[in-house]
Amino acid sequence: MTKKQRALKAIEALKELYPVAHCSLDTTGALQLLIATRLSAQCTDARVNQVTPVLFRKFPTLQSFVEADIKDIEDIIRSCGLYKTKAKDIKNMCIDIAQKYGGQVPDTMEDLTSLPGVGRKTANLVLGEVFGKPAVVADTHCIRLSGRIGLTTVTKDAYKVEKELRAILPPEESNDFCHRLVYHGRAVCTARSPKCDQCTLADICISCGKV
DNA sequence: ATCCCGAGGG
DNA sequence: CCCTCTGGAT
Repeated sequence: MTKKQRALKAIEALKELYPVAHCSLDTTGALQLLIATRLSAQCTDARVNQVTPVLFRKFPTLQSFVEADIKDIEDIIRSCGLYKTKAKDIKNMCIDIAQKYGGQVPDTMEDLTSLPGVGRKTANLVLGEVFGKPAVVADTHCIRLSGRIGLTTVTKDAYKVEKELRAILPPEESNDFCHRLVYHGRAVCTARSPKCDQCTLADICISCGKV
């Protein structure tokens, strides 16, 4: 079975298992998703969803973030971890959005990744979720599961995984598929001891029972 | 101990 | 490639 064939089978199987595919960060609009995604690094979505309502109540507009005291942002987001860099990134990305992009979150990979604290993972998520563009979100789950299932050969470099996946995934499927990999990575194909005995991908996965 | 939907710098 | 930033969950 080729990687592309394996991918198509995985797409269909996960579609059946997880009919609804969407980002579990609780946000409204591009700016909130951008900020919530930056907060989600090394942190659970549940924790981010606990923090963002407080954050967005205190800073309801782009301009309020531009004028924010970093310390106030830090105090609110501390429990998400990596709070110093995240707070600085949030303020600085808002400054750039205000000054370079007329107050609108940009809608291209190049412009998004030019923002402080916005890497390819965050940019892809926003491009897919907010702007409806084909995106491959190569996060920790996507990288781990793609490698295990046998869709990719590289395992460490996120950008290489993204490119390998883009080569075999139908563009119109990639966005939802990546979300479903996250669901599956949390529920079944966990980092430490994957539940291969109850995995819907058992018949196509090259690592079934071997991890 | 090891991992969580990362990004930037060396 | 590697490391660091960091709190919380398991």
